[in-house]
Amino acid sequence: MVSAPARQPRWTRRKNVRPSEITAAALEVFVEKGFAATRLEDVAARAGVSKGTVYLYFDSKEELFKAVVREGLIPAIAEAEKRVAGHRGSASDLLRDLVRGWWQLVGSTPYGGLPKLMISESRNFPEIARFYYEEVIIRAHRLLREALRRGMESGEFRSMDLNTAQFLVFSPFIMFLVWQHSLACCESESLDPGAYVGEAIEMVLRGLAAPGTGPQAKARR
Amino acid sequence: MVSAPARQPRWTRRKNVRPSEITAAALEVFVEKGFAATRLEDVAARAGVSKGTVYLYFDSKEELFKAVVREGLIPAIAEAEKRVAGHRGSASDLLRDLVRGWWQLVGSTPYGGLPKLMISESRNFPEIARFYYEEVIIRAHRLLREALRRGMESGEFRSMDLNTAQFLVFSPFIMFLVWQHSLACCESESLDPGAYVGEAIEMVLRGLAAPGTGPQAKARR
Amino acid sequence: MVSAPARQPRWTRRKNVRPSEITAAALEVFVEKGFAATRLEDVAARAGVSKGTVYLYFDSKEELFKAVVREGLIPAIAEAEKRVAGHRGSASDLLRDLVRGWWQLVGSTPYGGLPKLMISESRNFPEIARFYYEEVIIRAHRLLREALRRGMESGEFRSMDLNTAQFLVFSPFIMFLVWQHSLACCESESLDPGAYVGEAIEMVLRGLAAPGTGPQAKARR
Amino acid sequence: MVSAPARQPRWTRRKNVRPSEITAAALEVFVEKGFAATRLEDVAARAGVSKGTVYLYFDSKEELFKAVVREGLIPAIAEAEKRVAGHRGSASDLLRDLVRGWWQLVGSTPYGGLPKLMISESRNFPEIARFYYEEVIIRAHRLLREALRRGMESGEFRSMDLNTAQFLVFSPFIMFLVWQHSLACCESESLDPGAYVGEAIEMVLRGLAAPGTGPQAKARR
DNA sequence: CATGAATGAGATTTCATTCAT
DNA sequence: AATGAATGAAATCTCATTCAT
Repeated sequence: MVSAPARQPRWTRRKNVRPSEITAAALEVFVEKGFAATRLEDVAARAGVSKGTVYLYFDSKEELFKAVVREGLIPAIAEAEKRVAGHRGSASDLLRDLVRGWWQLVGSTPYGGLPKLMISESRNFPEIARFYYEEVIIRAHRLLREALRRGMESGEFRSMDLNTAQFLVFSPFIMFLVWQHSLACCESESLDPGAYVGEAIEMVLRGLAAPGTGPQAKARR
Repeated sequence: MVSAPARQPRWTRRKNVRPSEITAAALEVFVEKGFAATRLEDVAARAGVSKGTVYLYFDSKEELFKAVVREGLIPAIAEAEKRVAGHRGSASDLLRDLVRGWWQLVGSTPYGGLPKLMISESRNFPEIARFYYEEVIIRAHRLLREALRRGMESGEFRSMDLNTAQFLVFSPFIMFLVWQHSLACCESESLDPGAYVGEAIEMVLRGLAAPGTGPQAKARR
Repeated sequence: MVSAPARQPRWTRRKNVRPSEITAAALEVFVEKGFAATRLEDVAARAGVSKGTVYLYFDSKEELFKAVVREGLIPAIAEAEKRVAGHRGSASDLLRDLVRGWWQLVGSTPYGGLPKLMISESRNFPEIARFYYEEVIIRAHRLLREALRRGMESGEFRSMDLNTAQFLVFSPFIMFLVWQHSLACCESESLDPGAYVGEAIEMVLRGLAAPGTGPQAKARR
Repeated sequence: MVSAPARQPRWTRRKNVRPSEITAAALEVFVEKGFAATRLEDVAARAGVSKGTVYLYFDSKEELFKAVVREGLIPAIAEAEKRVAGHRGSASDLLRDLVRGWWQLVGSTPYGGLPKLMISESRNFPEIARFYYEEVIIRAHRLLREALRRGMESGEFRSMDLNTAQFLVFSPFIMFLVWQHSLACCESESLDPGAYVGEAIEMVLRGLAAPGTGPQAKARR
């Protein structure tokens, strides 16, 4: 209409960056709204592309979601597995190490929204739940049980049912993330994440410690 | 059509019973599907009434949901508040008592699905979240902090940040419920609830115990 | 806005008439546009209801289509089967009778659009094709073969492969309908349907007639 | 990357070959799926080119379709016109000849799918319908009428309305193709095409024959 | 010439809510 | 008081067409 063209291209071609721009946007929206309530159109808008472009790279909403998980959590799991395999030292240190790594790679990043997301949607999207369970949870739990087993074997931890112990160990951490991404918004004052995570691991270690050992035992000596 | 002979009413239902039949049905469906995915039609069908009848008693899906919470959790909270107010004895026993009561009134009942539900939907339904936070969570947390404060004051528990401690105390229990209502369906073998809850409270108490006291200290003596 | 209400209800309740109003509208639109290109919204509009109402009575576009066929063709087939079963007289008369009945109940009615429709969509909607084949075509062809078999047995028709003969018999009639509902719109002058159907059946009978019989034989005598 | 040594072109394709490769692929896909359901992407893939390339040679899906028809049917029509113009002998033989030619050039080739295709899409794509009608159908019908006229004039065929006769003549053949490309897929056993076509022409000739002539008359003599 | 990434309109289906009966 | 028929907005996914490279 106006005379001055100097027109910008309607779009530019960036095949290799697009997918990760889209998963990044998708992570944000999924975490904000949940899987079901996320509109692919919103994801597209946030990634700065059109609806159709999302389908160019991902066959369906489900596949997009899986891609997000794959990109964000699988590497973190793999990293943790390496830590466990390579660890020399006390089981307590190994657990501290795992928690710290998890916090850095997942908990304190946008991926920290995924646990709440999976919990929310697993009932309604069994296929996604299964994928997440097989690819993430099983491996994470195996790691924890391995660390706990070592500690019990060495006498560092008291002897307990492994599954129970494992559940007790991860609860405070996952619960924290879940809380942050759900009801925390109603709170007036909230916990400092870093401090909480530090306290939580120590509390867990006290709970695990064999009599006569553990943080408080040392303190008494 | 015909002269209506001593006609029996097609339905006889006491007005005051209806609402709770509907909330009971609603609880089930909400827990199964979540708030957003619940179809009022399913709720109506499960309550044995028609869709329109639901709107006779509840203005909207949201109001129905609030009614469910009100009916299920507020009484349990009130009950717990009474326990705390009336408790004489160690803080450990008080905590054990609270957990036991919570498990009986909430955890082991259909209402046990509510925490996961609230976590899932709070982001998308802030009004509901706020309601739940004000009516349930604040009061529950206050209870826990009171018990913890007493224990710290008496020297039974070590001195910690109250908010942190409170979060650490409820995490294993809420996380357990959340898990049962979400990803547990993917598991092959699952924990025994009663045993887990028992173990969890003891573990928490160990974690809280002041040096030289607590379960393991007693055991050592 | 204005003061005078006298407002008309937004809709009225007519459960028992609605389904057939909808199938009638659907038949029209399906015949006009084909199955794939028909928008349920158009069907709804033509039936004077909303989109949602269509789904109240029919689970899907496919089910709606099947309902149209069921309503329009199955009764006609059943009627024809009765004719064949009850017929006493020459095979030629039976065929004439069948053609006449078909023309009255199907050919000259809006259902006359269905053959073209099925031909058009069968490749892309195999489920519909199968339904139509099983419920309509098989039965129609069986009828024709039965009439032809009788004529050959009695010496009225010359002996031919039954399937071939059957195909040759229905071709001019179905082709005529198909033509009317497709390319006829390009024609400047078109055949008179009644006259065509009359000519066609006589031509078919000549083609079938055993030597020394048939229309032309009689004429010669 | 490297200095491009005597580089060979990645593709060498003669401009003039491309279009017909594309129309050949298009014919296949159009016949399989119909016009509306055909994805240009599939056509491109089957032709071994990219989607954009199709648009290099054809302005739109419609133009591509017209090109297919032009390539496949116009030459066959022209050929048939030559046969009629050059024919010396009986009208029956001329008809046999035309049918045989049509079967060889169209019926038994991939172009045999076009009649069903045109019938299916003519309502929704009037421009295509008109094109087909003007370029193909009018000419084909004119041919048939000419052959019939000669036969009636010579007394070989009985006297009938030309348009009716013409319709009756082509029906069994076009119907057969249409059937093969639509509902035949539901059949368990199907007719042998060659045999059917042979039978059909004889049947048609019997139907046309003037009394005392025609196949059965000869047979009787 | 050729490619294929990007676009965006469009259609089926679902379901909370309304309201005539 | 109870019913359930009717509504219509909303969301995923498809694909002809365009155009930067």
